[in-house]
Amino acid sequence: MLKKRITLKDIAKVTGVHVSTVSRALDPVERKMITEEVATRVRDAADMLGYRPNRIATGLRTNRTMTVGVMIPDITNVIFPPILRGIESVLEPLGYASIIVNTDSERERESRLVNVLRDRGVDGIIHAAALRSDPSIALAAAEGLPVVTLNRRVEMSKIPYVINDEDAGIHQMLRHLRDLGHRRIAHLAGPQDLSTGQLRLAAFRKAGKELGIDVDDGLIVEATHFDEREGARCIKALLQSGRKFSAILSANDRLALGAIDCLREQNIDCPGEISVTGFNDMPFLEWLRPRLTTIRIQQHSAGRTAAEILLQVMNAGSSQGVPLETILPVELVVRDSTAHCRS
Amino acid sequence: MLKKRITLKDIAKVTGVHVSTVSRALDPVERKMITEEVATRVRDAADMLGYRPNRIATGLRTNRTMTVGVMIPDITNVIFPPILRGIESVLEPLGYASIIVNTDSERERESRLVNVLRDRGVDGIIHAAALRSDPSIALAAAEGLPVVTLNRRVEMSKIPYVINDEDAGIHQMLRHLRDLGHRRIAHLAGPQDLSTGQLRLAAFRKAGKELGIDVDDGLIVEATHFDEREGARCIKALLQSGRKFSAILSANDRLALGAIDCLREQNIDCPGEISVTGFNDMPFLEWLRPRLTTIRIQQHSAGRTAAEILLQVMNAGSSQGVPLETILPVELVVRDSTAHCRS
DNA sequence: CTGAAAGCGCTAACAC
DNA sequence: GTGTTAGCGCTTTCAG
Repeated sequence: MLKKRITLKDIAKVTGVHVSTVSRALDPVERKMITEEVATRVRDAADMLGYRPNRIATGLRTNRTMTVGVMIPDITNVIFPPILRGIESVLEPLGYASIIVNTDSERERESRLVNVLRDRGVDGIIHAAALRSDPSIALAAAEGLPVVTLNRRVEMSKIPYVINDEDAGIHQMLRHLRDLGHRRIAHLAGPQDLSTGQLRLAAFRKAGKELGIDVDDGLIVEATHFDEREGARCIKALLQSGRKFSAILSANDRLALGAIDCLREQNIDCPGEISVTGFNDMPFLEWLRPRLTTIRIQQHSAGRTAAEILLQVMNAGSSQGVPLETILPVELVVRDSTAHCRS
Repeated sequence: MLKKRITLKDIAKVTGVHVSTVSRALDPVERKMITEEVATRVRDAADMLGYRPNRIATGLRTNRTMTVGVMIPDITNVIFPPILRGIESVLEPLGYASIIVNTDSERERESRLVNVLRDRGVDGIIHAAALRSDPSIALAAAEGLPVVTLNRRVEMSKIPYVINDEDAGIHQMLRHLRDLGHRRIAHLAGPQDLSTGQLRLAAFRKAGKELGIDVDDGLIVEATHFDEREGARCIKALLQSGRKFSAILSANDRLALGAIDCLREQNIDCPGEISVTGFNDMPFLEWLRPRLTTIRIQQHSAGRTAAEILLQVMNAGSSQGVPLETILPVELVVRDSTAHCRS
């Protein structure tokens, strides 16, 4: 049997004042409007009875649930937990709870989950699994629901977004490879329906021009997912094409790991024969062999920033006056998967 | 500006029937009590207007929020995401959402979070971060809140729990080491205030007796946390003690990784000079060098099972008639961190 | 079978 | 300053 909870009414009965007075006495803001004596009497009674406010009732009345929705592709992808902790670190102290949902990068699932979150009356959504063209979240945002996207960016919308400096990351990495003497450099690109994949490919072409590296379209392979299997599949195909290259610049770490797996299978030494680079610097990279050279993005801080921006939007009531774009700095991390070009 | 949501009242107005009739027409159970014609008319109007039920209001009225709380130590620990997906896989299709909170294994934080979840009116809690003695969750359970613990077990309580077969796991691992010729085997034990740490240490002693391995108390070191740093610290201390041993059976993978790190630092070869084993089989072990021999626990399935049991408790209204103990099978995974004893 | 009415626990005008 | 009143959107008696 569930023990019945203490309500304002119970406290009112005990203290002999009206419920609304109790409500005021317990509200740090309204409290000033009340006699100090009554206020303390009420508060004493409250925590003597073990009163705990019913947030459901408050939510119904105020239309604010103090809950935010967080959408990610998949929590088992190690890149996301630190982001979630970053979000939590700013939202939780303020009394917000978050409902985390996994979209599995499926369009149908994603749009259904947007509705699930709305039904639950979330005050806002941090969307780290948005698609470049994403009607469901765009609609929600257009209808006034505070939304921020993270890592991704929804085109043709006014949704604020927090991303990494993809341009700088790719540029630094390409320069690193060039400085090691590499000239024929393949790009293991990500899915082009995700802004990350698209931006990094564009950055690769741009950096190529800037650094005087000849970008051969035949050395660009597009993965359909950001995972190891796709990384391996793409590189296998590239090797079979017979094209020559001495380095692989991958659009993310998981693709890079897949690539290394594939090379190992073909008895091609990394970094001896082919250098491989990643992007993201996910946890555990330090433990792997060879340790992957990559671009470090600020995972925890990205979560924090997105949460802070969401707060701004929620407080302002709209994304007016909130920075549309936030670009976080990245950093080159050189490890053992890159070496001087020997060919 | 937030577009106002369609409510039952709106549908009532359009269809010309009373709100309560609308409510019934939309409820799959109550629907039978209503003329087919009216029912379909209402439903048509509902999805034409784009009606979405307000779960907050429903929650207030029915005292069921269709939300469960999930407590874990830390989402960045890779062992937990698969568990969460397991939980989600049974709860989400049924319309439940989960609020995930990280306790960071801090007692104060943990008990505060229990209250946070209760304030939000969760229908139940899956607790994967419980302490052996845990008054806050025990109290909540005693007051009638459905609770299940996962991986951990709260002593002196009737809270149903799902754990792994620690006994079998440790036994298999010790036998594996014995079969490789090891006799002086250290145990890198986990924190003894967590049931996992305590059960695995007890299992180690028991298995030692059963297998005729002499358990030397001097070769048992207790970590204060289940992390790499503690693993390294403990093994460093053990090495400095001058005691001889040829294998380390660790209470979990992270401790084992720390141990390997420490050995590497001291230029002791693993598995050449000392074999090291883990427990849990967390993701990524395949990629590490040396690949860790460990005990595989059923992470996803543990989450699923806990969720199923929680459902039983929630539906039954109490843990009466629900299995108190569920033990999931484990499996020995032999990789490269163990080898024949050479000393 | 459907309408009327009450109320979940709380907040926010509006009175006094 | 504090009590009164009126709902937030929904379910669920109770009538009819």
